[in-house]
Amino acid sequence: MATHGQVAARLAVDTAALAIDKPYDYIVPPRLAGSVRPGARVLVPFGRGNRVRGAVVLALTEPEPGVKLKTILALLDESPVLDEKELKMALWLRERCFCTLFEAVKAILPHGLWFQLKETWRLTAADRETAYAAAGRSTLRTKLLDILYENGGQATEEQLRVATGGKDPGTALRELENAGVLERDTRVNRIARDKSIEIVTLAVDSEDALDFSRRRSKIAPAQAEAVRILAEIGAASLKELSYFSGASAASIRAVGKYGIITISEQETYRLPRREAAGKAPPLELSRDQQRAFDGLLELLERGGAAAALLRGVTGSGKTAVYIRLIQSALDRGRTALVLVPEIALTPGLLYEFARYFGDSVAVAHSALRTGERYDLWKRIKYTDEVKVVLGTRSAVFSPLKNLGLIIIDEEQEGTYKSETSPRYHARDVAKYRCLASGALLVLGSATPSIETMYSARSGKYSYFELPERFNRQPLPEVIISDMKKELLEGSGGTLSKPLVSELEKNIGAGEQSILFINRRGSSRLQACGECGFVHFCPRCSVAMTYHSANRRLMCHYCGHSETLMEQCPECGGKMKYVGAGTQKVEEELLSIFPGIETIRMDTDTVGIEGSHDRILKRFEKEKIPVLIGTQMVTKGLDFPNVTLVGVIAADLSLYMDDFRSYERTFSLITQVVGRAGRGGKSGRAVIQTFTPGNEVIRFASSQDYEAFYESEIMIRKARGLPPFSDILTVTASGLTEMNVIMCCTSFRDRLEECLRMDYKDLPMQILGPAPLSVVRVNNRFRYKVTMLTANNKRVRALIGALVKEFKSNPRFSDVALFADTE
DNA sequence: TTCGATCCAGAC
DNA sequence: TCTGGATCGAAG
Repeated sequence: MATHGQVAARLAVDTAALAIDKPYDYIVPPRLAGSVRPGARVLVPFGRGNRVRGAVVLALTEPEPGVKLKTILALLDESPVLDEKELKMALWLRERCFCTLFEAVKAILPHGLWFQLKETWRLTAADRETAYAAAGRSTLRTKLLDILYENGGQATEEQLRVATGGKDPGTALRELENAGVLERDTRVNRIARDKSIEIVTLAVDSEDALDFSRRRSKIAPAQAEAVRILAEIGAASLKELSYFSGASAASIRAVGKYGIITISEQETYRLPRREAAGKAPPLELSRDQQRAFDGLLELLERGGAAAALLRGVTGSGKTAVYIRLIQSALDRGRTALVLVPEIALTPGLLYEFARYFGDSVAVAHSALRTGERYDLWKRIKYTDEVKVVLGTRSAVFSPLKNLGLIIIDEEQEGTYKSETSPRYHARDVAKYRCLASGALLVLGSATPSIETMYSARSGKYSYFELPERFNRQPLPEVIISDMKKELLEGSGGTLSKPLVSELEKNIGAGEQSILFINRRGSSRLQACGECGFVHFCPRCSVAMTYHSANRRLMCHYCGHSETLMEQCPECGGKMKYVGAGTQKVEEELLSIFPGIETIRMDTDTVGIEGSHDRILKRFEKEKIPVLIGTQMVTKGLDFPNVTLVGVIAADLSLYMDDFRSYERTFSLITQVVGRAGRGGKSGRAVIQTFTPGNEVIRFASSQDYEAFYESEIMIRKARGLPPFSDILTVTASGLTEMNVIMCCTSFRDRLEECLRMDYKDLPMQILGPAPLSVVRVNNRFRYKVTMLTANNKRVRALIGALVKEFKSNPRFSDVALFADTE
């Protein structure tokens, strides 16, 4: 098909499979020549069935002589949606994250920009006889024709699939298509539409308009009023004009026929609601803040990419340094990106940013609606309004031009790592973008990840510290409560004696307390009081947990729910509730302090009561004595009246099969202890633990990051863990446990073979196959092989190639496989 | 992953 | 002889 002089385009096609992911070349039809440019999206026929698929133009090329190419069907974007830098970033993401090119492109662009492709089948046969003759004796083909005739001649493939009882109608439909009785249409629907408003403007001068409005014979009083308002202000949106004049939109439009007004469409952006924030006073920095700021400013001014760690204990005033630094970047005509672990948990930061940056700051997080997110993307890309973006993980892809600064707050948080493909870490993407734009990367944290601190110590990152609490407040007094002793002394409850007595003091003094449960959700199980039977999720290898909200047993992993059990299905004994969820703690609290008011914050209540925000506002305003919550209560809260913090089960997250569990536990406890005593009053913290001698808990309670780091880095070094190696994993999942294990074992064997042959020089320690901590989810068994190695191009190429090889191996066709970095 | 080509067993 | 399921290999 290709002849000399034609233009071809190299495309990333929306192919589902990793195994066939590579750039594909297509002919650019003459009518699209010139408008098909790199970064623009197109529709192409793909595969044997020529299914219509979306694709992104990577580059223009010349078609190779003698190679048959298909032709691009349509152009989706007038101007490219990805610039050269972003295209490069997509290629980088694919190489780093073992994902397809198209997945990488999708991560960079907002969901609302995409198109939904819907395939519909339409009858084209002259009459029923011809159609049914083409169906022959096939029951499936006949059935499909029946459905199409019943449905008025057309149906979507999905409708047909449902109607034929789940049997794949694909082949039969294509046979009918070839017989000439059916046709396939692909409809392309935008997921988010461009929003526009109607603007009414005066078409004559205001004197004439006023004259006209006085001649009431022609128009109604409300219409006259609308014209009068317009004569005064010149232009208004149709909606507002209608509101202020009392004339309906239709009647205002009707005035158009007299030629005194014109109505035009103007593109507008959906903006999320935002509370008004007053102007902020100029920032005064403390001596420590100033020192950190000066150092960071120097890095910023120097241009070229640099990375710095800003360590500041809770309450040391990192935010002020951030704001001054952003101001400096803006002063130099550059833009800034600020990432936070979760927007809902940082309302204070949002407010401060609004005060200092007004409308030039935009907030990007997962709670934005598709349309809002899409409009925000357009505002950032196509206007100069937005100079600062504050957002969560995916905001790292915001298309800010002239990026000068990226700040990642609480950089050690796990939420920066994506758990779906592309499995990127926002920190790595930020590093990449800073390198590409010559921007400064600032990692901020009270408890930096061990890797980051190591980089700072070894001089790879610059290092700045904010050593003390801003107002020179003393750290909270910490009481470590030995739960083993409690148990021996016969009090088997979840609240220890020291905690209860501290709570009593606080309640008596009218001060507030926070109880923190180091566990996700409200884990309370039903177990048999006699034989100990525990009810497990039928699809996952975890116990069902009790939820008071709907009085059902639910699975946290797959969402399966069941009614409560009265009797044990094994022995008929009476079922009891066990476990230390937020609900249990609340009940116990109420039995000790009858009538006391409490408020719970966990996945359960946040869903019902609205947002974190509302719960926290209630807690603060109504001075509710005790807040009980999970992870959500640990961050960003700053309540002057909270003087007591209780950690119910400090060791729960400590003994997990994850090398970062010490780091996480330390960070969590350090943060939660820091919640106490942030006003003028001094605070106390009670930490309940079964292992009071544990170093991590001791370091956390004395807020001694240095000591924790020293001890942890020794462990990491001895075990060859990051930062002394990089960890790659290959995870397999499938319905038959045996196959999943076999796939992993065989992967390991194959990898070892490669290491003996062509990759002799690669340092690599292979661990596993090992089950994930929850081995079965939604009936799928999950195992992984872990590799301690150096995460470089060559290693990634090897692992990527092996994953592809195994994906296309028919022996493991029922096993899903993916590679990831930790 | 998806689709069409090809082959084969069994129904008609 | 036709249909439907299984298997294989390629996708521009």
